[in-house]
This record gives sequence, C-alpha cells and structure tokens, in this order.
Amino acid sequence: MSKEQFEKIVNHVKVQGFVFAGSEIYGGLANSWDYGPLGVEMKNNIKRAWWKRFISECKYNVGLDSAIILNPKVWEASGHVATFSDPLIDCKYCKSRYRADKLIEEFNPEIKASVMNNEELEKYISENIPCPKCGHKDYTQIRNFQLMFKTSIGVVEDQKSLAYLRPETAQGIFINFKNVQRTSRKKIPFGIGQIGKAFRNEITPGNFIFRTREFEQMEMEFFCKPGTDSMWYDYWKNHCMQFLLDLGIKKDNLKFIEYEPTELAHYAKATCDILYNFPFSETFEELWGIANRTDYDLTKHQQYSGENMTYLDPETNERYIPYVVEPSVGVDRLMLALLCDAYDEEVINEKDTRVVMHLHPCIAPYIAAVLPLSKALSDKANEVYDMLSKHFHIDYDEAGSIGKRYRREDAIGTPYCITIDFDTVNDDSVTIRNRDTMQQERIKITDLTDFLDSKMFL
RNA sequence: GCAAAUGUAGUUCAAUGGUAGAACUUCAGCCUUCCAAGCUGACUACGCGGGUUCGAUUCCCGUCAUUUGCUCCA
Repeated sequence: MSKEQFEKIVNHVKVQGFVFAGSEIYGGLANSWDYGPLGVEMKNNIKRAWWKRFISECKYNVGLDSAIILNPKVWEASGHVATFSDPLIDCKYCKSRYRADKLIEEFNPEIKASVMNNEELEKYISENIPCPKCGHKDYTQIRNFQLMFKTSIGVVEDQKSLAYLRPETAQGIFINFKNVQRTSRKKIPFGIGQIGKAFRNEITPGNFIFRTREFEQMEMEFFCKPGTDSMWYDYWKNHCMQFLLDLGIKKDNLKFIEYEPTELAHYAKATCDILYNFPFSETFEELWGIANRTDYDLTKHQQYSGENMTYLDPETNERYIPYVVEPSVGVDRLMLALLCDAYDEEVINEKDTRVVMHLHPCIAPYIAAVLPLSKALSDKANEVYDMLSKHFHIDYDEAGSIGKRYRREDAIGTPYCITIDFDTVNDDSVTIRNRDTMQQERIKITDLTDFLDSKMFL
C-alpha cells in the first residue's frame, strides 16, 4: 500500500459516485465531502451494522439520539471550553507555527506549561526560547484556536446566545444518563449508544474523509461499577476488534495501541486505539478509540448542574457514580478503512484488469444486481427486481454486454449478480455469480430472498 | 492559518497570445445467448475575479480549491 494506491482508491471512489467534493460548483469548500448514491447506501449500512452489533444484539445496551446544540454549560462542565483549544504562537521571522505549551515543554520538560496562562506562556517563550527552526526570538502574540464551532441562538448575537456545535456525541449521553436509566429500567452495567454528527474546527484536516471538520461518530458509553471498569474496558476492546474483523477488514491491517498515562486526555484513566493501516500513511492511523473515562463526566455534570448523578445499586444498596468505558469510532473514517481494505485490482491477463471492491454483503451499496442477458428478457428481469427490491437494495442494468455489466458491479462492490437468461422463462431459475470467486450457480427464483438474506448479516 | 507546488471534458493526458485535440467513461442506435468485443453517432472542459493586450486558456495580480510539511487523534 502506498500514496499512489491511496490516490487510485480516492479517484475510484469519486468516479463511481461514493463521495463527491463538497460545494463543487462554487469552487469547493475545504474538507467538506458529500456522499453520493453509493456512498450513502454504504454509510447507512455501516451505521446499521454498528447499531445492530452494539445496541440490538447487546441486551445491556440501548440507543439515544441527542441534540447537536446543547446548553453551553455542558461544554463548560465537560472541560471542552477550557481545554479544547490550542494556544498557537508564530515565529515572525520564519513563519513557523507552534503550540505554545508544547514549545515550552520540549524546551524544558520540567516546566508544566499546561497550567500556565497565555501571558505567562508568551513571556516565557519570548524571553527564553529561540525559534527551533531559525533561532530568532521574535514571536507573535498567542492566539487561542478554539476547536469547537461557535454559533448563536436567536437573532441577536450577544453573549447570552452563544452556543457550540457538539465536538463529540458523548456529552449528549451523559446528560441523559438519568433519563435513560429511569425509563429503560436498566441496571448497571449498561450502555447507551448514539450515532450522530460532530464538529471540530481543526487546524489541518485532510486525507480525504479521514479527518474532516464535520464528521459522524458512533459512540457508546458503557456505565459500570467502579472496580469492574478495567474488565469492561478489555471486553469492549475485543468486541470492537471482532466487529472490524467480521466486517472483513484484513487482520494484518489492524492493531491495538495502548497509550501511556502521560499521553491521556484530561478525562481518561486508560485509552487505547485500534489502528488501521491506511495507505496514505506509512504508520498505522487511529480508527477506533476505546477510553476508560472513569466517573469524570458524570461527576462534572453533577457539580455544574447540581443534579445527583449517583446510581443506587439495588443489590448492595450502595450509591456511587458509575465508571464509563467509551468505544468511539468515526463513521467516515471507518468507511474509508473499509473502502481501502476492499479495493483490489485483479489482473486477468496482460491486457485486462478488473477493479473489484471486496465489500462484505452487509455493507455493499447493492447486495445484488439483476442483469437480463438480453433486452428481450426485460419483463422477466423486472419481475425479479420488483420481488427482491422489497427486501434489499438491488441494482438493475441491461446496458452493454454481460461481461461489461459484471465488471461494473465488481467495481462498486456488488457481491452477487443475478443473471436472467432464456432458460429462466421456462425453469424459473437464474444464474447467480459470486463477485469474489467469479463462480456461478443455478438457483430457483423463489429461493433468492432466502439466499441473499443468509448472506447480508454478520 | 503559514510555506511550497498544482488547477484544461466525469477520468487520464495534449496543444496554443487569435476561445482547444485525444483515449477511456457515459448516452443513443445496430449487433450480441454469461465475463471490459465490434460498428455508427452524440454530450461534455480552459476553477473564479480583475489587469496587460486589438485579442488570454496561455502573461501578471488577487481569490478559491487540491497536494505536501507544521498541527491533529473519531
């Protein structure tokens, strides 16, 4: 895998209609992407598969869909207003940009720059640290780069109306902890899952849909008794990894990384990532974060809101604030991993290659395509299409030679092609072709629904 | 945001101070009874704005976007 390979994949994905550049007719908008007809199907399939695995099939867990714009106090309580911004400083001479706190800590590891305010940072840097690039000591003022998107509620833009677009979906879950627990009558341990958009005004997004300012998360907050958190942490780590393997991602392209205590975010006791071997990078990149957030969030919300966030354990009559294990994955990023992993150029002979997307039937945009061998068979083919499209997302194509149509379906990852031939009219059977093996088998039309049904779930 | 490079059909590439040519794709027709066949035809482009010029896609400036670095971690 290489950058050239990545460019080919991105190009393929754009050409086929998975993803388009955002606002293209107005010259584009940096790092915004629109999902086309195939992309939206695949994205929805990914979300459905996650929901099924983490909510429906998990009797511990329930779902939620909270608002994107929350009371701004939520973000004060969570620590995002205070810490979700970077103090940036530029060298006036060579125009290099640094994070002020990191600049100091690299210069002198004994200083805790994270607790200094901007004036102190500025003073220390301009007096002590020559620019690592050019050696000058001539810096701009520090500017805070707030990673949360600000907006305002109401027509008058004053302080009272300030609001943020959520930078993570997690907080919507924490503030609903009591509502969900009460109404679902769940006992600890239990989890609340949510899929939704989040927004981060990143300085440098990039690598196609890997890092964007607007993205979609699939997050689950699993509430458990303090002391059992490490066990659940391991449990969900493995559960996430298994899900990725079941989706068909190659094992060699995935690995865990456990972070050192000094590298952790302000809310976490332990964090690991599942990394994927994205072709745009020489190292593995983060795909799925699993964090032990302890009781940090619920405690904070209890402090800021005055609402009691404790849980009364009915068995021991103990009151405690639950610990939280959070597996959090980006939909867009997962989709990119699946696309990269599935992409293959298969050499048939020296003049002929076929592009195949080896997508699992449960996430492929179309699970099958109905292809009449000749246009004279359109009526029969349409019958089959009408029957199957009630249950599945099915493509229909009668343009061009049959071989060409097979290749088109291979290129967009359709796992099965259903060919209607001249025998079909007599024996009510069709030929079904497997994308990965290119093998064909004869199957009764009445058995098609069961056949596809047996393939499309993990 | 800073620095550098780039910007021509959907894609990949040409040419040119006198408004652009091809291949593949797509579409239509003919043909075609299971793996990108063939034939005929059609659609489609100089990122945007300004300047120099009789005239600019070509030169200059600005802007927008993309790529690479700084940064970031779903």
